[in-house]
Amino acid sequence: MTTIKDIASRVGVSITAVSQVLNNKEVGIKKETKEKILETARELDYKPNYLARGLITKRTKTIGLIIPDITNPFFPQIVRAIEDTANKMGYNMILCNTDDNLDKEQLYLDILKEKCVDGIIFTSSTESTLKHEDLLSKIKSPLVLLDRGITGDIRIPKVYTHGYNGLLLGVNYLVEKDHKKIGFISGPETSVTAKERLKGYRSSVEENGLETKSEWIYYGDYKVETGEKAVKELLNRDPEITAIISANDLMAVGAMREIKNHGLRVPEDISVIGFDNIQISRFVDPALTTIAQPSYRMGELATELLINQIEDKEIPKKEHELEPKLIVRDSVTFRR
Amino acid sequence: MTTIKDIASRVGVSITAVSQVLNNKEVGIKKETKEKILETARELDYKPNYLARGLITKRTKTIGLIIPDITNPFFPQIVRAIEDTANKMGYNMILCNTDDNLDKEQLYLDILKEKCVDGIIFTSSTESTLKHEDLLSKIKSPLVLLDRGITGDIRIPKVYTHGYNGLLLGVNYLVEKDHKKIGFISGPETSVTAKERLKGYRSSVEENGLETKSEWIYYGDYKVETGEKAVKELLNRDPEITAIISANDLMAVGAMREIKNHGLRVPEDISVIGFDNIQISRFVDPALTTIAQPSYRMGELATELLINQIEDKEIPKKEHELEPKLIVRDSVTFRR
DNA sequence: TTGTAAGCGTTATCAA
DNA sequence: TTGATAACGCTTACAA
Repeated sequence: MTTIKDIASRVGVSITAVSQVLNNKEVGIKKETKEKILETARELDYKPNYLARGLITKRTKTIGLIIPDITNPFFPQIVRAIEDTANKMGYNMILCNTDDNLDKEQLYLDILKEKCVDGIIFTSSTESTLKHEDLLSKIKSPLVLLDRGITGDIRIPKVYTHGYNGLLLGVNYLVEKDHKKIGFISGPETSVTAKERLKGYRSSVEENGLETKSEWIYYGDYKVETGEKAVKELLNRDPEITAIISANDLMAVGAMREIKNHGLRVPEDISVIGFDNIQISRFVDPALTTIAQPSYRMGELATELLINQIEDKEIPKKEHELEPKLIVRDSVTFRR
Repeated sequence: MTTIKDIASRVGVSITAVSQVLNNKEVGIKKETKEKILETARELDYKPNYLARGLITKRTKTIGLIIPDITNPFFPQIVRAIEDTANKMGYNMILCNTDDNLDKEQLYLDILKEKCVDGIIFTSSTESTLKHEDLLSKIKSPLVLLDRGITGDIRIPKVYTHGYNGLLLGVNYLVEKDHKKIGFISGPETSVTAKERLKGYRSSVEENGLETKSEWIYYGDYKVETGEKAVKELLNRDPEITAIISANDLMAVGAMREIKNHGLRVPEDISVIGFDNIQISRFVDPALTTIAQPSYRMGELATELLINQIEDKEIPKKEHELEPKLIVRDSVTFRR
């Protein structure tokens, strides 16, 4: 590796001159020397050493991203958006998977600090909001919370999709199609986002003047298999349900499978709506009607907020609630 | 941030002593002082600064991962495996998406070097093997090539799935089911892996004493839409085809859709086999029979090879060709 | 217009 | 047993 020292001695100037020129910060350097420096740098294929630079500037141009699991099809879009945006703004991204495990979150938070990342985008585990506040309050570096809302501390910028409105969209659409008994496969009772969606479901059902029985609600964990279990259970509790909304697509996919297993058809016998609009939802049969989160935009926005924060630019507001959108495909039809 | 200096002055020893103790390299330090140092470090919540450490040790405990696109469902599994394994071995991972764009590959290679990563796992673009050799020969840091084979330079360790054998598995299975006219949706003609799979298709069809017409082969680009186009084209060229193998699952999914659009049934009219075993393949209808790549193992192995290389451990061999496996689901049946 | 020197937080060498 | 001190590659205040 060539260093500025090499260039300096080669050109016959001080390292200061070289440093200044290479950073476009020359106060007064002759054009001639400047060009000689630039040329020699190219010749020697000079690459600045970010470690050395970071040690003094306190900037590494690297951000950390903590998510539960890149294997969860909800995340690739977001991660891609974050990496794209970071790259565009001159940053790189260290990826960390926590499996929603608090210890791993703690571990990564520590490591990222040791590695001197300039900021962190954090998608917290679904549980124990309280412990998180504790955990995050210790972080000094810029931070943006993504997707999984953490209630409480308003000082940290947050980006998420308006789950309440999302369910409104879904329920209203089903009501238009004359459905009256609508089941709901919820996320975990402990999750903030899940609660939000559940609230949206309940309110919009009631606003439409329909019944809302607690036996129509099943608490799941966002996994495909759980969607299957949910349908078994819901249909057992009340065989007259004609539509089911799921708090995420994965469970909706499971639900559709189980409905078919029951010898029923989607959507003719039971209509299904998902949430997220992951890639898979386009390819199941029938294609899944779903409430889309603007994933790419979420990642992009989170990154912009983080980097603006890092670079001391103003942040207009802390809470960024993006609007979901209903994607109509083929898994919903009029009540039989 | 507390530094070893802080600890040293607090305890009343030299920074040397602190550094040694914290790194478990004490040659001769009294147990007493050692414990005092450790305790103070904990008290002050000391975290080592990797920039400073790296500057002198030439190690950052960070690796780079360059892939085309995390949004391609083939990659999340691999990326997860790499991150898991790296983390287990004390490393973190910087993720880079290149979109198979040579300029971006070059850019990231440079950046990763500047950031002083200890090594790089690289999944190259499908094209221009030649330019790559040029590109990679300049890299001095440890390197492992993943998935997309780069022919030529044998000095760089490679990890990939035996595509030839994969197609053998698929074709033989179709032959067992009495299929005689088997279409093939290939990857791009320029891609090394695609060529390998195509060769496997051709050889095994011939070995089974069947015909292999070039009109049964369609060259695609691994995308869903291309699978649709491929079926249109193939069925147009020869309506008697009773089975189709696709060089990846995404195109197989597209193929299945288009077959249905044609008013034909999968598998009763046309059987379909994919390649990769991405998550989606389980959820399409019928569930896709496919040739699985051991994705997790590939990521794990690549990471082990890289880190062993970094840490100067012996690498037994350079080429690591993993065996594919046929996953039988519901998209293949006996010829009608 | 240019150079000297201090300092960032570590590790490593050698002397005490 | 322990501690000065140099060094890593860079930026930056200040001096010339």
